[in-house]
Amino acid sequence: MRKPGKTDGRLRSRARDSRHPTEIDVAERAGVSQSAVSRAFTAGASIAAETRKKILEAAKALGYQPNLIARSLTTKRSNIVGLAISSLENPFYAQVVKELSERLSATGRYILMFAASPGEAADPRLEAFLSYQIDALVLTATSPSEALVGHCRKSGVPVVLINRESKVAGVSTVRGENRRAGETVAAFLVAGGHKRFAFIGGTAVSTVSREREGAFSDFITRRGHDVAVRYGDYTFTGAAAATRSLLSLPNRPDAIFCASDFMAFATLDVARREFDLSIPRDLSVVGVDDVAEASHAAYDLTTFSQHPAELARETIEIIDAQIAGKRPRTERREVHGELIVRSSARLPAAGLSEAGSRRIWVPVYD
Amino acid sequence: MRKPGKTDGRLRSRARDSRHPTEIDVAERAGVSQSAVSRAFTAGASIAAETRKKILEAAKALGYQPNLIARSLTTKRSNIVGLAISSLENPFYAQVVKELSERLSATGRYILMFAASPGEAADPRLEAFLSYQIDALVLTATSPSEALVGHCRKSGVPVVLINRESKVAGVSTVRGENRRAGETVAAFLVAGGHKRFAFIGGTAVSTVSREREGAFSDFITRRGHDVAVRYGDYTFTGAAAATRSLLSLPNRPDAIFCASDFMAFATLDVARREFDLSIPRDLSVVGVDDVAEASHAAYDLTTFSQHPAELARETIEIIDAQIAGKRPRTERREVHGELIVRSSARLPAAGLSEAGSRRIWVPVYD
DNA sequence: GTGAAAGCGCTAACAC
DNA sequence: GTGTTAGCGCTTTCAC
Repeated sequence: MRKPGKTDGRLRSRARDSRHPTEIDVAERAGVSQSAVSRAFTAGASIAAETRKKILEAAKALGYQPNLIARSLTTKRSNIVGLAISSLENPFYAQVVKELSERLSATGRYILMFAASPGEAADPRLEAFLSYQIDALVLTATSPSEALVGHCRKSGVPVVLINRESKVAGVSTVRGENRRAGETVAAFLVAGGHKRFAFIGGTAVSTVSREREGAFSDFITRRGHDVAVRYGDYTFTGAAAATRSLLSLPNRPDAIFCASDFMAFATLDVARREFDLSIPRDLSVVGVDDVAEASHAAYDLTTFSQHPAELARETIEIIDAQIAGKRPRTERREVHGELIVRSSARLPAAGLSEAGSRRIWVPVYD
Repeated sequence: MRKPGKTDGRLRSRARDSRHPTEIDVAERAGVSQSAVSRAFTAGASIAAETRKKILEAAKALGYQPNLIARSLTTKRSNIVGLAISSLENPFYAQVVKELSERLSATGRYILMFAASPGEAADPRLEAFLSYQIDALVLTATSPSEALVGHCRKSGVPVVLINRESKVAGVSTVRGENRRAGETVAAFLVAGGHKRFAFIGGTAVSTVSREREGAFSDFITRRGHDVAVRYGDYTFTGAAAATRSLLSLPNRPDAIFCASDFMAFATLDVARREFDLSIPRDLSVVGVDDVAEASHAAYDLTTFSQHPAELARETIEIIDAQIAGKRPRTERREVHGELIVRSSARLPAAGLSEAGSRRIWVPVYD
């Protein structure tokens, strides 16, 4: 009863012309069993080189490609990483997405993308999004709800936040050196002889922004100055409005630290166009990120760098380690940055150094 | 033999604590069959309101979410749209992705993203990418190989190219008004009294770029002028190099038309920083796209607009119509644009009009 | 309106 | 090393 004839149970000949061929079609053509075909496409499966060759030939002739949906159903791994992102219009995050995507596709994985609304509340649609058996969830410039995280924990899906903080347990975070950024910029501006400081943050609730603000303000106030604070909501128009507000103050700031380059561009724009200020003579502006645009002549922004490639690398490392089961669910990583000195802020007398083609500044504490 | 006891065939009680609950768990808890649960989650299925309610309650209590991978396997529709994109660092394309994502998620669909390499050849990894049963494939700023398209045709997956052309049959395209853009900009610059024209295209093989160039050159040469042509590869550094080359010519151009805003920014940067030119006195620069940055004070670029929201809308419309089977596989659409006048190019004497807060220019042919 | 049963295309024991 | 078998979680006839 194991004779070759009795194969029509599963190996029925199907309308070959339509749709994608399946393992069964390949098996038929190669004269092997369906599971042999499966093995031929599984790295490290035990199969004779001969058989494998025969199968691959048949597969090629038929134009067979494994159906990854079906594979995911059984393996419970989709090779898909979910990504929720809120500010793709910010070139920094566009870059992060690009880096993530390129690194993931190097290991045969893809990004399932969700453009989250800018608000803090995680979109309920994200829940449905999880139903795709994603191997991990990365949130960039958005925060997850507790329910969402609970969901992920329960099903063992690692969650990584890029540039966000969350009080919810069970999520990992990858961020720039926020406190060091705030402190370094503060020291830089103080050393540059500024007197009236301002900070434009993302939102009042964003931890990343608060950290930068906290370190910045601490340093400044410890030296006897005040810091005027506004929020730009991480958007261009928001930052423009914040800048207008600051530059209309009776005691106009002579230095503004923006929580992102994207917002700093708005500040430069408004300062020049609407207030006719000369940069950096009348006003110094410093950002965070060092996006490509920051080095363009039009802005030439002094900024504390944060490398998207590093953020992406660390993120994927965390994910992979967690999938392999060798890491706790809650990791916090910081990627290194430095103050890139350009022409949007007055220079201090000391502390400048050349690093390759770039000038960086490190605090000289005395 | 249809009595309630005999349910352990499929309705075995499983380790509830782990993993995601399935329809079977819900069915057990609600005291119905597994298929009833399926119906409860299928819009328009025949099920009693009472039963449905009971099931939804049980589902909620268990935290059940339908497994979309399993659903895709049977329905052969994944609600996933594949997107291959090559230049995410260009804010125009970042915007396109954002628009696509938002519009798709409004109908419960998501984007599976592939960051293609900038080269013309479609990445072989894209083939594997297709195995996710995607409902449609959108290519932005990349071209597909014939094999890829063949694959898609065969399995009935609609293919839409945004801002690319392809000689391969079976793909649809959505683009801006390339010829009108070239012609309008040419007319604008001629009317502005320029004498020495240049064009910076994407690549020599990009049809979109060629169309813009063709229309631009035709108009200019018909008026007895020459057009110096360079290619910037759609990148910032490429365009910067092209600009350097042009501005070093013995007979330096007084007007440069760039095939994208992104490249025009590079041109402005190089002209100002490296050649110390005053814009638009010494040089007029015009782009295409009208990205957000074009309106920033730092650039204030005159440009022919191309609306990402429209491109996304048309793309999805084509996809949906093709999935519904009411459209041919090859459609070509153009989305309307206009010349947005700002300060990066000298103004002609006539033809300007105010449209809301923006100034646009339309050719006055005499 | 509801349940039973078959099957989507694949992987993973399990025999041989 | 290879084939057989039993699912993965869902949709979809088909009876009743």
